[in-house]
Amino acid sequence: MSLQGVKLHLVESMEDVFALHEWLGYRREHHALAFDTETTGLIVGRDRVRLAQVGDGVHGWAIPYETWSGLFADIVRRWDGHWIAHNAKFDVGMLDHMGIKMPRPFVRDTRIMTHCLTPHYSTALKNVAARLVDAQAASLQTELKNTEWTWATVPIDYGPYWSYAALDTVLTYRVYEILWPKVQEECPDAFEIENTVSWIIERMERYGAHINLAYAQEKLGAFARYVEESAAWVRATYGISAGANASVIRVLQEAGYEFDKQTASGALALDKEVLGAIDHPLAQTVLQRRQLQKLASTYLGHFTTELDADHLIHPSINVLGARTSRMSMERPNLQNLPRKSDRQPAAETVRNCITARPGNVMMMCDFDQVEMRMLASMANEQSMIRAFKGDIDFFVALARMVYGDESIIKSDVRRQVVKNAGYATIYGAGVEKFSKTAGIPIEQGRAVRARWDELFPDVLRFQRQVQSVAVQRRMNEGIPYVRCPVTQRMQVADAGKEYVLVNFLIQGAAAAVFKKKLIELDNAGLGEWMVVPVHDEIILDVPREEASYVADVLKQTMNDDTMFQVPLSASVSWGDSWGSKEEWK
DNA sequence: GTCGCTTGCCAC
DNA sequence: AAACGTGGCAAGCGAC
Repeated sequence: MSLQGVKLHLVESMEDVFALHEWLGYRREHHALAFDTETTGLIVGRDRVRLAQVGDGVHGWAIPYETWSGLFADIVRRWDGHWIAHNAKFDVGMLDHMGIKMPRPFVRDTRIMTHCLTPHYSTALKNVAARLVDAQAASLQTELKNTEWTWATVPIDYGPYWSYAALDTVLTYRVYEILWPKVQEECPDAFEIENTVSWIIERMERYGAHINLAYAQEKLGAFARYVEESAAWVRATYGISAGANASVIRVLQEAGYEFDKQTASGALALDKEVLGAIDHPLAQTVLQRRQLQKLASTYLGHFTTELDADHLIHPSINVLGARTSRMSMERPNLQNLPRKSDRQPAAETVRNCITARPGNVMMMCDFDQVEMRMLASMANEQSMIRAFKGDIDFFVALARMVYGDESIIKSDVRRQVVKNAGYATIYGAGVEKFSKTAGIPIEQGRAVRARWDELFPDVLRFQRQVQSVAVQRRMNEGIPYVRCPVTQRMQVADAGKEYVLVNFLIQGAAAAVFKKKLIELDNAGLGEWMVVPVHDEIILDVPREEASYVADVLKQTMNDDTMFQVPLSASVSWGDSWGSKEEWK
């Protein structure tokens, strides 16, 4: 298939409008129409639509939005088939902001299709089209190179601009024709989940997270002051910059400290582990300064500068951010806000900044050990499944088995060791890494691991099975992959690293379960109050009078003993801010 | 000035 | 035989 014969149009006159309508009339007997937008930038809610395009496998039409917005709205109103777009959430969000409601249940995303079918390939439209439609697609312009123009200023009638924009709908449509049958055959559930979740996520992005601005500003000021003053002190005292690791190391070496830990590229490392072990005012100041700088720059800075008139921030969420099908988030990433810890008490201020809107309460619901449950279920490991069904804490139960000591309780250090062993299994860590994480001598680590394998033989069998299936497929089909038991979606490893597939399967299954639950929660009416998804946790900002209904739905939905051989369990907490820890009973 | 690399660090 | 996974983001620094 090539791109010869493609016809691209820019709507400039009434004749063009008639021609477009004529084409649409002919299209009506088909079931789908591709669409796309060109915008002034990439931020939904800030940037605006400049061009709206529609097309099929042959024709692509670019409609200047300002001049002909009524035309595009009219097409949307009258088209009763499906809509196809690549990364549809972006265009639907942009159009929503311009006052055009795309019929979301009828919108299908080709980017989701490629991610479901071939998660190991680039999902960028140009690359997908080059692979599936025409190799030349890859070399088509994607940037405004060698011009003074930006996406906001390039003239609408500049040929390369509008024609490539129109072409994108042609490419999208052809990709759709190729991928849709494959999706139906291979992994219809995976597509349905991702596509449905994309609209739930779009709504979260629009709803936004509410910031206590005064509090955030006050804390940011205090942290920034410390960062500044400590840097001044370091410069005055040692004549170096507090942020320049090489200089800090040099001063500490002159003071008699020795360094041996190395970075990936072989330089001397100066990370928090190294600094924490050095009892010297410079080391302690650099460490403290780094921590507060992190809080100020990475978190509080965004909170105080990127909020709208209602004190809301609107992060961008990528529904298929990770190769495992986990979501990711940016501007800012609210999935990695620091948790309160003994080591860093100041960290709790960050979650305290995310507060309920006036009259609302924050509600947080997270799965308990969902990845361990996926492991137990996929491996069909009865000892673990029994432990999950029992009344005592899962890791206490395991620790009692591993150490053969029924007196072990939750605070016993051996529980943490066994917990580390569990996550080492999930991540594919070796004995060395596991021992280091658990903080035990390597011989002890080896013994725990051996005992673990003895107690949970089906886990070991599962690990070996996954790996050998993937290696087999690499030899036979060229791709080392296994399929998610929940969605049938592929998980693909880099060749020679097939062991990671155990992790991908577990992480991917947990992500799929979480997404299915998001759909259930949305169906129960909670979608309008969801703020942030955090892998196995959902954060909501709920009107006070709805709180008890929401808590009921959360508990009903997230506690589930029908999906797997192990029950899924979840707990609900609530309060004024995300940092609140009070359990909802 | 911008860009890309390195280093470090936050979460699940 | 052995192999800790997935992300986003900021600061420093050299290269252009």
